[in-house]
Amino acid sequence: MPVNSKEHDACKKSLLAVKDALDVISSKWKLQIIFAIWAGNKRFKDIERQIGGISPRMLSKELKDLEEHKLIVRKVYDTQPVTIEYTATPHAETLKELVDKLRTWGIKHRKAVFGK
Amino acid sequence: MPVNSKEHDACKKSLLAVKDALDVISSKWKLQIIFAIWAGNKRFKDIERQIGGISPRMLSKELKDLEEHKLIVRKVYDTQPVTIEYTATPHAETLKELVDKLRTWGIKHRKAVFGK
DNA sequence: CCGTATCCGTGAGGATACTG
DNA sequence: CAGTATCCTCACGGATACGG
Repeated sequence: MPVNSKEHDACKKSLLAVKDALDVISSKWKLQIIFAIWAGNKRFKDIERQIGGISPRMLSKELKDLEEHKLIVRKVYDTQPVTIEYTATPHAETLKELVDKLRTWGIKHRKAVFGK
Repeated sequence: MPVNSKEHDACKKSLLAVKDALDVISSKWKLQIIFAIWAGNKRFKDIERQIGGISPRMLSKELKDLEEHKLIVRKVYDTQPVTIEYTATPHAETLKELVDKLRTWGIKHRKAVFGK
């Protein structure tokens, strides 16, 4: 395939989709939060405790972000006092395979860089 | 599966490998540099021109980093003046599949967030 | 051509205190 | 419990000038 501007454009576009994926995956906390929820933690405090080291400010911010990206759902229960539960969406499930690919490559890469 | 500390540890380890992969993939320029080299650009100036917008400082830094990570090789030719060529390693090839997965997920994700 | 040296701005994330 | 509100730090990367 020739190295023309058409290919160059396609490459730029392709990187844009990659960037979309990375926006979710490459932040410090997002994956950890989703993992914590997958592990059965639904409440704010539970997630905070499970992860350990995250500040409420960050947790709050990232939860909002994940909800906007349709990866989790925030449900408010009208108890006394009010109860809030976060759950992962089906769409978040699709992350599992992707993360697994990243993990596998990460291991392979480490072997390639340092001897096996 | 129970939410015990063993599972928690495994999760942390798994995220470490993911982080290794992200170190390569999620920087602003690394992928673009590798793509530029794959496209046939071997010289510093060629890569710089191909990408457009990268400063020599950044290009230099990232090239060193990529070499340390065994993704590219720097060859010095004893011409007058000296010529330098960067080439991608076979190990870098393994990135192609991974990047493709990221791209595919990115597209799917965008459809999930905004309507299809 | 192939970089290095300096200086600088920004934004992600941390620390801590506080509210309904 | 479920967050907000402030203030702060620091690394990432940008801009520009220079050197072999």
